Amino acid sequence: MTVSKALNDKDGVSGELKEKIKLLAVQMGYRYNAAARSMKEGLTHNIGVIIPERFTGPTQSFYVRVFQRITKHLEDQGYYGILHILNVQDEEELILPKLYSDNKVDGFIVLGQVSKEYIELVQSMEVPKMFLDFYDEHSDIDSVVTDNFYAAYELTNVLVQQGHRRIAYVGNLYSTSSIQDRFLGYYKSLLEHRLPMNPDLVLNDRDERGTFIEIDLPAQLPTAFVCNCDQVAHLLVQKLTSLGIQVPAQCSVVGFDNDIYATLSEPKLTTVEVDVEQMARTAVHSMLKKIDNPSRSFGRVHVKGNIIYRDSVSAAPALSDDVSN
Amino acid sequence: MTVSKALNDKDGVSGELKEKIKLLAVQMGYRYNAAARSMKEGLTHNIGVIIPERFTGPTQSFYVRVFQRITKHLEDQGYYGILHILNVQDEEELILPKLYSDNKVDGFIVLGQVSKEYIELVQSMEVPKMFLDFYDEHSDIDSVVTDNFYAAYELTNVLVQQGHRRIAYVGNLYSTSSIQDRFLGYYKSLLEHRLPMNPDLVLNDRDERGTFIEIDLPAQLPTAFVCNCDQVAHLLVQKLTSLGIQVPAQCSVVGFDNDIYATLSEPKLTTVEVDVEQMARTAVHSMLKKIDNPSRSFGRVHVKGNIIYRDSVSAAPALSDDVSN
DNA sequence: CTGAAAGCGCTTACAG
DNA sequence: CTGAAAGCGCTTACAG
Repeated sequence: MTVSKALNDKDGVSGELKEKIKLLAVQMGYRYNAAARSMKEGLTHNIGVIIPERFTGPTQSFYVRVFQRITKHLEDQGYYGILHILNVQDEEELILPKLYSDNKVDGFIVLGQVSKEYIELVQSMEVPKMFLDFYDEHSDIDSVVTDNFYAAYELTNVLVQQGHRRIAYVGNLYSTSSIQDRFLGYYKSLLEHRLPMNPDLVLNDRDERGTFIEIDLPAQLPTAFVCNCDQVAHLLVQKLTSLGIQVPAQCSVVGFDNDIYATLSEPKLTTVEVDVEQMARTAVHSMLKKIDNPSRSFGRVHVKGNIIYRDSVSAAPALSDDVSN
Repeated sequence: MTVSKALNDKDGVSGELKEKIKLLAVQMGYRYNAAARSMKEGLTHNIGVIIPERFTGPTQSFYVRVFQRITKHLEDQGYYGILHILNVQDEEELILPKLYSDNKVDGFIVLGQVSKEYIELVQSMEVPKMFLDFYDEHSDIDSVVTDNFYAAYELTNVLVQQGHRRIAYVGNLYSTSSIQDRFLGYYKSLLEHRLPMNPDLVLNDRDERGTFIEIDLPAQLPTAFVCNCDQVAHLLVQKLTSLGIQVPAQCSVVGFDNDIYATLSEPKLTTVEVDVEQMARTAVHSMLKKIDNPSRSFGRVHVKGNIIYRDSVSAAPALSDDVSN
């Protein structure tokens, strides 16, 4: 009783005792049980927000699509997903979602790469957690990722088979694990075809904070570009077009993600579609198994992507290639 | 005890009794109390899904942005938002979110226009509800909407002041209340400036299901277009450009929403920015007041928009205008 | 097959 | 200022 009053800052407890109780609560790692209050009050302190699918639908962001699939699988299992959009400030200041301290959830799925420090913070929470669409050196985290490495490898192979020899990669290698792995897949394809790896053909596309920067084209233009995502591919195509370079006649471009930019681009982009359904299902089922048995671990699970063939790739311009080398 | 077993389809109750109990439960409008089970089990049956802001960030859909503001205000009040993306099928078959029957929420905010039938279904739920960004003839619903009418009126005034006389409106008037009201604002501006309202200049942009269709340009081109949203304005600009018509030199175009398409378009669009922050705050505070006192009602609350001036408007081409009429 | 009772972790009216 | 007790609506082990 006194403890309850103290923690809720209500009257009837001396300030001194209050402080003592609060301090001890923190020391003991006490977390409020929202369910008990809910039952007592008859209030859940949740509000449902209904958005019709067509308004988030085809043009929506990749992660919102993944979220939608996640909630579908959760619901099938009698669970609900509570979306928490982590803002930049909370990530930097290492602030955990209130969802956790209020004991509103049984676990967390982190969708999209966060800083190493934030990963560690997430790991410190005493609930199961899954990381989706990225991983990092923390070997003990459970993650579900697209097989970026192989997909990029296969995509680059397509370009090589079309006769391309001077192939650039566009992406900041130090930004996310996805960008890095896609680069390595690209590199594997070069190695396998005995093509030289030219550092001048690895082009940066964003600064450390993830903001896109102007892409510096090399003096001697490649005949093909492997871009780390569709959005950057789209920007690149715009840039090439504005310079009077025809895509794909003079230059082939491939993207990654098969998001809105893939079809918005002119020409439409050949790209890799991530298997959202499979990723969501795997993440949810692993999560529920961990709730049943917290000691279970899954490590890094890879989900295959599919190449989507569209109009941004053609055979390498034979002459220019021979001449330019 | 027996009731509990019956409802959960567990052994130890005769099939006959089970049916009797289940039937009665439905008749009495029984809804499961998830909080009580949560307390007993020590499980909330919620999973937190964390998405870093930068991945849904600047390019994200309008409604996701609104959702983010809503959750922010909810959290400030000790509440949480649970996002339910209503799929087309559930909307047609009039299926309510499981969130409701499972008693997981204290109220609903419906964000984006749903069918009349679905509105009535939502109204039948015995919890407070708020409608956001749309309304309809149901006079008893509480809604928060942008002042579409005045914003479109002001935007059209801008075009008239730039000398435009032949101004088209692009949008399906029967699709949403927003599109309809924006049209009426456009019409008011015409009336006020004694400009004729030409039905040939009201162009359809989507079918009844909201899918965009090819826009039929009138034989004699207007000098300006008021589009019901940025996405359609973007499509229109692309179409005009592909026809060799320069925007804004030969044709001015304005949009609505100030979403990703407004800046993606070339030239960037003059448009109306909706006051997301104000809409979210109003919706949340009204909702919480209704939870305290279910008989409270707010009716239709309007939130002002702001015109954003960019590069898609210029003075009407003086000669062509005179000549063409 | 059916039911009485305890307990989950809070809050709140009440007594000391 | 402090604390014993009841009750919110379930589930589950136990008894009949």
